[in-house]
Amino acid sequence: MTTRPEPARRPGGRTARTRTRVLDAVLAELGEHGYDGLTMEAVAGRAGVHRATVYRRWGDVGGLLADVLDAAGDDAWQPPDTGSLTGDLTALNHEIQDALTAQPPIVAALIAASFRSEKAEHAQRRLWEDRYARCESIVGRAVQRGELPPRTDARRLLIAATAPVYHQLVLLRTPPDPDLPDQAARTAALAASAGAFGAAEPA
Amino acid sequence: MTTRPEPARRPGGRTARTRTRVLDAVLAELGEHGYDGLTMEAVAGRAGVHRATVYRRWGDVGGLLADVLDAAGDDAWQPPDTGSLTGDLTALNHEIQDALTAQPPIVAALIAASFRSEKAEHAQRRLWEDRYARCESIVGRAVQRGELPPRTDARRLLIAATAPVYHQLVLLRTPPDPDLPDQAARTAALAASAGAFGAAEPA
DNA sequence: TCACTAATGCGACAACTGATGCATTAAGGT
DNA sequence: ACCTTAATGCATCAGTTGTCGCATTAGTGA
Repeated sequence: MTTRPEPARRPGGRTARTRTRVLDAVLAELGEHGYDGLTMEAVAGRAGVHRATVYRRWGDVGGLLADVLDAAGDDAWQPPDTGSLTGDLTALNHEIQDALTAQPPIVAALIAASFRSEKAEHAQRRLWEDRYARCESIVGRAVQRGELPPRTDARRLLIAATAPVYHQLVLLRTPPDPDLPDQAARTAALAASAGAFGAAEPA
Repeated sequence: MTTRPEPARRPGGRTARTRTRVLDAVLAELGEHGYDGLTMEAVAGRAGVHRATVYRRWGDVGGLLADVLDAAGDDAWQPPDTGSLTGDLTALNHEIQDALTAQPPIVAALIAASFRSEKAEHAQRRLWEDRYARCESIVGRAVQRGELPPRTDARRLLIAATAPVYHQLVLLRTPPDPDLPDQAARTAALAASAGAFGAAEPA
């Protein structure tokens, strides 16, 4: 059989331009009106594109958000490398706090919006997984420096260090506490060096 | 002046009955269809009440959720009291994990839905504040038992202990880890007994 | 340069959402 | 028991949302 079941895409030129303009519009709308002000109508209007085009390519608001989130994962971000575990975790927490309190609050709006649709939820989950996987290098370096026991569970340590910052800013929605990033990082590093995140012994 | 600026409410009988039926309908809809299946239409239909009634009394979906959240705060819940700090925190974390993974997932749906409207967000924030305030008794008891230094910052300790559970289940949305509640509780208790949550010294 | 057609623009449509005026019911006081 | 009127039911209407067929534009390979 002649393999041509699909009608041959055209990803270049206008299509790519439309995508860029629409995704930019999504970010702008998110920053201005938040997740609930994000309507297909407004996005299409700001992007200078017809409503039907947005519906056809992205389906619904969740599709737009998923595309934005996937695009956000395609960067070269690397976790901080300060030379010490506490330093790395502290710097990481400050990055998180800065991102969550930035104006306009795009990151916070994206997280909040990821609850609105299945697609956005999956994209957000992929992004979390990617970010935490990259951060595991922080723990690896600390182990090599002898700051941590060799079998430390990297993921749990990272979560213990970062969760309080997310918790306060995203769920509790209390005003940002300038001491919290350092405090949470130090607490986690202290517990980790005491072996609190030791993984199971191998056979 | 004769004090009667407002037209004298009628909170009894039918009004109270309507409220109960509507709020029950909200919970049922949340459990079945989640936050995005929560439409005024469906709630009114399930409650056996006219659409216009729901619109007039609650305004929108956010108003419904806010009322549900406020009603949820009017209970006699008390934090666990097991006789030890680690025991209390562990029990608390298990309660949290159970609530977040219960079927139908009402608590998780409420948290997610609180991102959809200003009113629901404020109600959710009041609920968080109330719950964490009640939990401070855990820390108070631990201090009296001599498990913790007297000037321990109760709120930060509680957040350090509980945040990982919320983070994994609500934000990261990874499957529930049966060890996490214990692990996070032990870690926080360890750091606390080492003085990691010491408040500033008084003058 | 030209033909082919994917991608978009355009307008019209049904379905849904939230608001409003009026009739009806029932709560609360006498 | 009776009156007043708050609360609700009911029907209707404007605005919005998502879909679809057709016309137009422009990417792609020849």
